[in-house]
Amino acid sequence: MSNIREVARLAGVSVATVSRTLKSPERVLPDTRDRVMAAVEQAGYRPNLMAVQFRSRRTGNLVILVPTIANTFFARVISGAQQAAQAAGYRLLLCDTQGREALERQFADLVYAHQADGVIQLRAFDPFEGSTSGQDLPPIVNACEVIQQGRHPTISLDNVAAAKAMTEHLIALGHRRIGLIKGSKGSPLTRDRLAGYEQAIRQAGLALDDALVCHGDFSLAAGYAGAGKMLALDDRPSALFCESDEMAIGALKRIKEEGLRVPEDISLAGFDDIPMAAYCDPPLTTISQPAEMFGEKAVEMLIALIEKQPSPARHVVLPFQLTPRGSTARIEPPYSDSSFND
Amino acid sequence: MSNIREVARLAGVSVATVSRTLKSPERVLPDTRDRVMAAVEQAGYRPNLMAVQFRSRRTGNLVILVPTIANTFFARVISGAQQAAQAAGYRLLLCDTQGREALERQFADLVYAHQADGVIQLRAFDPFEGSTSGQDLPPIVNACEVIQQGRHPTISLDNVAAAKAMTEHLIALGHRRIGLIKGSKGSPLTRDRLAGYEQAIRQAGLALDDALVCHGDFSLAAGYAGAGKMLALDDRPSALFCESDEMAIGALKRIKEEGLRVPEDISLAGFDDIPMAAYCDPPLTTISQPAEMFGEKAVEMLIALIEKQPSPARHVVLPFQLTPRGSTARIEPPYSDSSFND
DNA sequence: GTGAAAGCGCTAACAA
DNA sequence: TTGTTAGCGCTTTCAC
Repeated sequence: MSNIREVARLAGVSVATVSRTLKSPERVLPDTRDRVMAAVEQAGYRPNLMAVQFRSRRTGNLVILVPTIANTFFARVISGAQQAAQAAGYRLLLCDTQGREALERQFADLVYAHQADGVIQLRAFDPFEGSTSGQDLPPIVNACEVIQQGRHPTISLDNVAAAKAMTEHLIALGHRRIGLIKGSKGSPLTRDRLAGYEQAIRQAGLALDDALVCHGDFSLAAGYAGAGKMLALDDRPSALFCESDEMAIGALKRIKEEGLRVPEDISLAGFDDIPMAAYCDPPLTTISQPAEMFGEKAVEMLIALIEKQPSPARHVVLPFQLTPRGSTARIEPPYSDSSFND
Repeated sequence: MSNIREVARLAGVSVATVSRTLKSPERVLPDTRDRVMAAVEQAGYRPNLMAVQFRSRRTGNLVILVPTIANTFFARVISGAQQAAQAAGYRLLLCDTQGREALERQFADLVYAHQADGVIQLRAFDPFEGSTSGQDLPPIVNACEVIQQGRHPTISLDNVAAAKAMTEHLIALGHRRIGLIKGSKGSPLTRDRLAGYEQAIRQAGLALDDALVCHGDFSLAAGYAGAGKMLALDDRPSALFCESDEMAIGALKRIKEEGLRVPEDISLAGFDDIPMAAYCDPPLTTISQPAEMFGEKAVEMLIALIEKQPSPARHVVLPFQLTPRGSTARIEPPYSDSSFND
């Protein structure tokens, strides 16, 4: 592997001139430039990035912490992030953390080790918690599942509003008993979506019923299990809202196994709009999120932080969209209820 | 940010002693060691990995090139790779290439730029093609979709055997006209699975029919479109084998839309066994692949290459498994055929 | 416009 | 066992 000295020798110039030719060609005579470029070619020279980065104290690496990559939603986020990083000349250091804080801390620490310039965290956990005083916080942005009142810039969705919109959609279809399968315990996503659900129920003058809310963890299996519980109720819900599409698809399986039809016997709604949602039978009514944009925005904001550009906004909220498909339908109210009109 | 010199000063030793204490503590007096560790603590010292790597000419980074991360199968592969890399003290530099060769080359070149120690390529394309003489080939392994007669170590599946097994399964159920929706054009996966399909058909004494084979690209949409073509045939197949689960799920949607039932009217089979496959209606008969193991093995082999360990094998073939579920069923042969016996 | 030289933070001979 | 010293390959003043 040839180095800059070798090139300088071949071109009959100093190493400084080679460096300049490569970085700011306009500061070098065309004649010299040509000689240097020829020497670069001849030597098959590739700058040693290790040395460049070491010297210039900038790595071009961004750490991205993802709870699990084996989830279509996060995969799309990462895809968007990769795209944006690529375009801006940065690289992505991926860590599938499985939500393990030790791992998240370890990878985030790569910034301290000068191995990365910044961190994107897709989970509501601050990997720098306690490890530093507020002053010299490394560049980090928190996207998707964001820390409430955290100290980092965030990119999020208005999960309360989205869950409320979906619940209102179900209410507008005549549903009065609406079940909710929640996401992972402790997740702000779970809490916000529950809040939106409750707001809609209350504002419609309906009663909240604890039996209609059960825990999950966003997975297929959790949806399957949760639906099982719901259907076993004496007074089972006529609609089921799952806090993720994966859970909705799991629930769909269970509902069918119990011999019920969607949406005739029970309406079903998800959250995320993963590609598979449109291919279910029936297609899933859901909340569409701009997954790729989470990644893009996160990278943009992080780079702005790193390069100390004037950041446009510390907290970005991306838009969602209610996407009605075949899994939700109007029902005849089982009893007359004058408080309801649509 | 404090450096090694600062620590040395605090501990009243030389920088060499600090370095030794951190790297091989046994070569330092316990007394000195304690003083150094105290100084490290006091200074909040973190070794500058940039400098360490620069000096020791080893980055600890592995580039992983994935065609698309938004595919459950690859997501699982990456998850396994990450796990293994993590355990071995390496980091993963992720590149979602979308199959763009320029990008693949660019990222693979990070090895030349001393930014990564090796490359994992999950597609049948040699990013170092033409860029180097066979002698000083950088460490690289090729997994999942492997280059035929390539010069790199590989981890693959016997796709011919797997597709053959699935086709034989369908034949054993009494199917004589079996459609095939192929994967991406030009992919060895596509070619091998086609070969396995053809072998099974021929060995069963059935006729190959071009009309029963159509192109796809592993995506949901391609399965949907492909099934449309198959069902439009005058003499439509009684079974449909898709070269990926995603295509099978797309096909399933189309089949239902055409008013047909799976498996009563048409049997359907996929390939990969993505989590969703078990949650379809009906659950999908498919070929299970040890996705995570592809990633693990690839990392293991790559590290062996990098560290010049005696590599156990250059070409590893991982096992597949035929996983019958509800989407395939026996049919009564539409006509008597003495050549068939099961 | 170009070159000489210092030095980024660390490791690894070699000396003591 | 510990310290001294010479770089790793590059960028960047500062002279010329």
